[in-house]
Amino acid sequence: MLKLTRKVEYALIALRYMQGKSPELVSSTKEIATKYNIPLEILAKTLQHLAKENIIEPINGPRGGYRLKAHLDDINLVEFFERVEGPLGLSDCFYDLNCMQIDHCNIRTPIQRINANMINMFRGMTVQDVTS
Amino acid sequence: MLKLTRKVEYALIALRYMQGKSPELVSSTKEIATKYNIPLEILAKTLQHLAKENIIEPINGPRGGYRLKAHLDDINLVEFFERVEGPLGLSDCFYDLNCMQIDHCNIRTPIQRINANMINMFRGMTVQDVTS
DNA sequence: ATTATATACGACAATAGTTATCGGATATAA
DNA sequence: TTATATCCGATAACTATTGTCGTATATAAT
Repeated sequence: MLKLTRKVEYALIALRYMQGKSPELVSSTKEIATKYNIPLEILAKTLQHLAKENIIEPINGPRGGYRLKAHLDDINLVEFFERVEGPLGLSDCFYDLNCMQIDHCNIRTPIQRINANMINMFRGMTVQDVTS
Repeated sequence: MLKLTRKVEYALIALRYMQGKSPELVSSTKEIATKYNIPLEILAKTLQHLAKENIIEPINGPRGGYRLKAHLDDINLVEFFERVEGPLGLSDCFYDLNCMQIDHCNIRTPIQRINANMINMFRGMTVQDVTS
């Protein structure tokens, strides 16, 4: 409960790694996967996803890899989590209205309050805060 | 990612329901399960768990059920989540030291900071805040 | 005492979400 | 032309969550 996914963790690890290099240098999937013991294919997909989100820039071919593209201090953690994993919420009932309980549920509003607190907290931190 | 479990939701629903009654009245599992469309057996286990945690008091036999036992405003949400679901943390690496990355991980400390923020936020709310 | 109704609880099954693997395609530097 | 990299869909394995079943125990009411 209340865990981050590996995908998010891998993404943060990779971004932090890239952040530690000169901005023009590229980092390949293999390089990062080896260094951090991450399954290559999984990391590959994660980085492809980050590339599609314009957070990193892909460079094809031999000696290729990725470079940072976005400014990590412009991306707050809510935005980041949602760009990597989709909608964020303590419960699905905020965006999926098919819940069996929806008509009788007595905790929807209070959970929404907690949820708002959590979202606010994550919105107050940027990816940069994690990668530096 | 970052979801509450049904067990926690069911527990909160049940506690809120009991809170809405006079303290001496009992609420049976069936009564709550029916009212909120919760699978009977699951709710039963959840309530047994809450009883073991001394949060509610069981009353056996016909016309039995449960009554509130603890003061819900004495239980903050971190404590509650941990009593219902076990240790809380954005990542397992804080209490499970078997992580493959542990020696090289470059985001352990930053994640721990975020984690601390989250814990603090939940510690600032009580079960009562959800059930009233 | 017997019966009906409630909690107690271990073992197990089903489901869903996460994590990982496989196969083959495209791009490009050397 | 070759080697090395990204790209990407399909699918398999794993894990945690969610739900079911069977049986035991407690007790109020008859």
